[in-house]
Amino acid sequence: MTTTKRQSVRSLLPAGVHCIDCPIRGRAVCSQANAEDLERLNAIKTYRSFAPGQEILAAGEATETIGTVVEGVVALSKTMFDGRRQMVGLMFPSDFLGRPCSPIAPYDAVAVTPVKLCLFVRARFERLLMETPAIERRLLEITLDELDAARDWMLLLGRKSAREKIASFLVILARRSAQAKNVTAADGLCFELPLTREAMADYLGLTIETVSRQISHLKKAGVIRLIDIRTVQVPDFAVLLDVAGEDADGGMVV
Amino acid sequence: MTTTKRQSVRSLLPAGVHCIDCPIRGRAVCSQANAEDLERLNAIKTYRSFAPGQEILAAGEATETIGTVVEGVVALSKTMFDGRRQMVGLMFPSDFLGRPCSPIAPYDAVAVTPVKLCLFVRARFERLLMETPAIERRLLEITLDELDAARDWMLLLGRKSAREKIASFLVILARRSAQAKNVTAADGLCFELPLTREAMADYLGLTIETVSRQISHLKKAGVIRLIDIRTVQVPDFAVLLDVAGEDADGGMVV
DNA sequence: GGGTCGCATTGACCCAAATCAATCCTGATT
DNA sequence: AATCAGGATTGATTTGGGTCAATGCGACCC
Repeated sequence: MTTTKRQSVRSLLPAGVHCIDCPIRGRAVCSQANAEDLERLNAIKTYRSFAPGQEILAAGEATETIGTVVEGVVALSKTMFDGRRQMVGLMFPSDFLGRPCSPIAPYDAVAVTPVKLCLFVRARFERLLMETPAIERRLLEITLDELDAARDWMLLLGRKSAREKIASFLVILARRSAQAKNVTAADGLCFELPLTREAMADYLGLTIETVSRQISHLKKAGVIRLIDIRTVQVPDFAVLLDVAGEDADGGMVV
Repeated sequence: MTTTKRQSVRSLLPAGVHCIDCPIRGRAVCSQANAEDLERLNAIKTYRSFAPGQEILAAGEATETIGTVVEGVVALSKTMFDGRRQMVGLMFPSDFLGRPCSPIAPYDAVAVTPVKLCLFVRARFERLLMETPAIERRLLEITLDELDAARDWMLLLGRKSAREKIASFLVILARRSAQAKNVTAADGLCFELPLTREAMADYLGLTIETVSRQISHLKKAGVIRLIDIRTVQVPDFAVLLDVAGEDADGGMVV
């Protein structure tokens, strides 16, 4: 807790992969950059890896780097003085990590799986932003998408029951997993839970016990099957959507 | 509910006020625009007013205009198929309303007080964005601030008790009111509740009854005084902060 | 003045999820 | 094989806030 230098450079990968070959180009902040811009980005980027549980940034502390999640999952969370914790963001590959336009982020970021980041020195990145409208535009789009996701999440936190929360979370993971595999979310889909029960509780505004009970319930009800404790199979996606309180059939009808 | 043309032009004010004299310049999306940019903005803006309760935009429907709140308060909310509703944004003067980069917003927007908007035709505004980095940059900043606010809100929705939620909401209003009056939030501060009990319940993820009970409790406990049903006075701001579960004294200590 | 409509408050009761408290895995260590 | 540790599950009990229901209080209109 009193490390003088947080974020010790655990594994500073050589810039082995050129941006052009980056697996997450296409969705990341660099997706609209032209060849020339990409070359400049490539020149100033560094990779860094984090082990599960490792702190990536701390609320209220200035950080000199910001960047993109290349591999793994990062949890953003806020903690109250008495220890109550709420996750406020869950970042997957291609998401942008760190607070642009301000050196201090108002949340902690922790690696929940092995994580690889593509980092830029803040000042240098912001200078580049000014000169590269295509990148700034993309960053705006990413931020707007994140805001939309946050608003969906607010509906979940404020108005959904524990069961609906769990089911909604599984829907999100299923969709993301399907997207990653380049298929549409269909029946029989099988995917990993990247979070522990505790992290799921933090995400959903519940306790560990309630998370566990609701998962057990969904299992008994046949909505999901647990291959192992971290792997879920969904026999019928429409049923899961229904339990999640999403309007499975026709939307926005009166 | 089946109006062919939503957003009927109730009162299309002539562009009487030039952008240069706009009361909310300084914080709005146009705050960093230079004289030339401002002239272009001024040429394409229109004002429109909405009565309390009037719908400004509907989830899932394409809208042709986006813009800035000049006067009044706008509530963004999402509704589930069975009527459960959660507010996901509360916009005050200088906030930017509408989903840039996409014609369809995933939430409803309703005027909660008399509202005046400064509107732009979407396509024209986006073209202008491309050509005016200063405005695009400011829009990014505004969006990032909104995202931060949404994350604070998520902590409130997921982890705070009803009493803390009410107190937190009052803190937000008190701060905003103080800011509007150009003073710092101090003891004895008096401000208006812009929302009905029902809207407060939607904001906080509670029921009307709980909102009412908790306000009564805060009143009995002497934390607040009700001048009238819509006007609150805070005798001791530190006490309110404490009840809100905010770390009143020194922050981020171990 | 009396009626009514739309909020707001207050009370009685109930239930979903939190809390408290044992186990139970499963994998790592010796 | 035995021990241990960190999650995960399950059960018993409590409780904060939801639900249902009655009442209050202006503001507005006949």
